[in-house]
Amino acid sequence: MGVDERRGEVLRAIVEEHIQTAAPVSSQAVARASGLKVSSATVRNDMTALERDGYVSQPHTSAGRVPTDRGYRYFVDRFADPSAIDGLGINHQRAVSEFFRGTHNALEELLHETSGLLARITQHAAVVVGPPPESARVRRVDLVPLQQGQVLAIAVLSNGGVERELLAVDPELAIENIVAAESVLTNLLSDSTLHAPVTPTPTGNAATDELVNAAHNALQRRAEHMDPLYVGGASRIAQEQDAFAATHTAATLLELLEQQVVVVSLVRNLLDSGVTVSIGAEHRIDELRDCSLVLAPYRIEGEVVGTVGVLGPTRMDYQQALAAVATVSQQLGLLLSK
Amino acid sequence: MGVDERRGEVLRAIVEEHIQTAAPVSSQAVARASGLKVSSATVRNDMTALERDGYVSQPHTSAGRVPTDRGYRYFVDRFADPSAIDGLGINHQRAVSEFFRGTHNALEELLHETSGLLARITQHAAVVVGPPPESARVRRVDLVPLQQGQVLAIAVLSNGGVERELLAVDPELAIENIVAAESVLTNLLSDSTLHAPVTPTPTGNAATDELVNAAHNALQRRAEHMDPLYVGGASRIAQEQDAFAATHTAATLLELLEQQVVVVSLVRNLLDSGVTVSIGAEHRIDELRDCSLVLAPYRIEGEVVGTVGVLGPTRMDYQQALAAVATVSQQLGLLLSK
DNA sequence: GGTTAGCAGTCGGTAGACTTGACTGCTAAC
DNA sequence: GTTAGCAGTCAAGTCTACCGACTGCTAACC
Repeated sequence: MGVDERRGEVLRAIVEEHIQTAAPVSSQAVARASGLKVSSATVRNDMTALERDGYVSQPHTSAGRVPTDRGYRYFVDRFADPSAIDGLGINHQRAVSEFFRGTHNALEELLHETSGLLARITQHAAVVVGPPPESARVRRVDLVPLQQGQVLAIAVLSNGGVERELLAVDPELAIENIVAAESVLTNLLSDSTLHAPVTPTPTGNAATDELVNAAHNALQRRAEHMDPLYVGGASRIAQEQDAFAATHTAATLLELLEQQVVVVSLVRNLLDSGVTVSIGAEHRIDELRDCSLVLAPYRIEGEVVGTVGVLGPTRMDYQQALAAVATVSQQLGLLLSK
Repeated sequence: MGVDERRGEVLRAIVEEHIQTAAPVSSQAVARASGLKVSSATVRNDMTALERDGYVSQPHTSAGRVPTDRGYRYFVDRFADPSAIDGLGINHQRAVSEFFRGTHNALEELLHETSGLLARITQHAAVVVGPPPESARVRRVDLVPLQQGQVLAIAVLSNGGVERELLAVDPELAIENIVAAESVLTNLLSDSTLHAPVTPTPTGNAATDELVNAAHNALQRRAEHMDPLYVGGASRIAQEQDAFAATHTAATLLELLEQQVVVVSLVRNLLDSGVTVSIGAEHRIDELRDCSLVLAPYRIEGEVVGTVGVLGPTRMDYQQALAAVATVSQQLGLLLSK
């Protein structure tokens, strides 16, 4: 075994040990646990080299080593195999299958429960980004009068999602106008997306046309909103006290998740076609400096429509997170495709 | 001023001081701040009496006094006036008005945003319990075919809420049957609640009848679910580190909020017709021992349909929370009534 | 009786000195 | 290139002493 190869093994041992113990890893611990047949002194030499190259660092002079973001990165790229499902225990695999076999919910609820599932098996916070409304085709538009002067516009989408918007209308508006507008909109939008650049053809009735336009605009505006984000197991963040030393950090993180916007755009930017890992400062968001994100897209009939992910401390079990994210995304895609 | 009256003032001073400083309150501090013209020695005598009667306690021998749950209770009952809106600063009052003037969303989103508003102005976590689905009347039932063998059943309710359930159907089912079932259901349920004990009259067509029953059952089952809970500002809980000393507590709290069920039933039980305050161990839930809950029901056309509330540490600004909860619940009721 | 000043006693918190133990880095030998 | 051994460093724990912030009590006072 060459020197470089051994150093890789040393790094691997450091990362694995640190993930387990959360403490700086000493040369002795590596010599003992790594399976390498070398003395701690040799490990020490390798460690100084690894530190010089930025893979590990020392919290203070006479302490063991802690992996840096770069160290984790190397570990993930080199040793973690996303296709290896066996990072998940058999119990968790079964839990995932059962979950997807037993669920019968409309889109939004399904995605929310999926985030809960992912959080449960990884013990970290989990996020699910839903399909953007514009990725689905309109199946029907409803205009339901609720009370005098109020109409609820509903667009039912082919993926089971629903977009709604409340409209204020002339209290004197006749029911016939509403019915007429409804059928105009359904005809107009059916089998196209909410975003489609169509313009309704006037019916000749001013009241109807006005309602058609108002509802169309409202629904379009709604679909332009940020992609929907579902968060599961946010409470885990508060449990990871040791990782997010300052309680402050945990609070900031939770707030970020509540606001959604940052997380959604982060996920959007990171996502490429496969499983993605983003470690610590790699994503450029200061509040997430101590976090890693493990993401996988899910597909409906071959097309990427959303993402599932795990958000944990950089010191997380990547092997398991990768496996969890991979299986869940795959099964979710399968379920949604049919 | 009699002795009893002065003791009340001493207690009041202790509570107010403690709410501000989070530290045990000394006799000197009370003598200085209370406006009473007595020496610290007299205050000390009163304090021992208050301690004997269970209103305050000492963390350790040579420390100041901290209010007990009972002390807070006395303070709230005696000194906090829920009708006094002026616990809210003018800025917050304006924020509330503007929020309710500017919002145009469907029910669920409105309630969610309301919880965010309440959290913002009180700086604590906020909860909103929505109207139970059975309190609204059905306006329409849709059965929308999504893909082969899949139909989405939608009930649109008079309050702007929507209940959905996904149905698996015979892939060969004709569109005519779906349309027929839709109109049967709409006729059956219109202007009654989802819970109404009605049974559909058979149409004579077996496929249609089967779909009608399936959809009806699914929607009814859904409406039996727990009342919907919306949580805002959960991240504040993590910020209140000093209050919830053990980080552990914060995590447990967050989990409770995620699970919803405990909180919903708690709110249900506590609610009577007016503004309610529940302090520390008064509600019998161990995890909430260090929390207080300030609740107010909101009404639609005179009838109580839901609740808004603030969840904070027992050491919270009750004056402000009461005012916030009162104004928000009132305005929310007004908006929903028309 | 209620109120006050004064004093002794209690206890938490902080600062400093010291010890221990877990590391590393270096060097010299293998 | 590897190893053993040794000196050096530093965090964390323990012990001490001390200060400051309280209270409780008592005796005097109004």
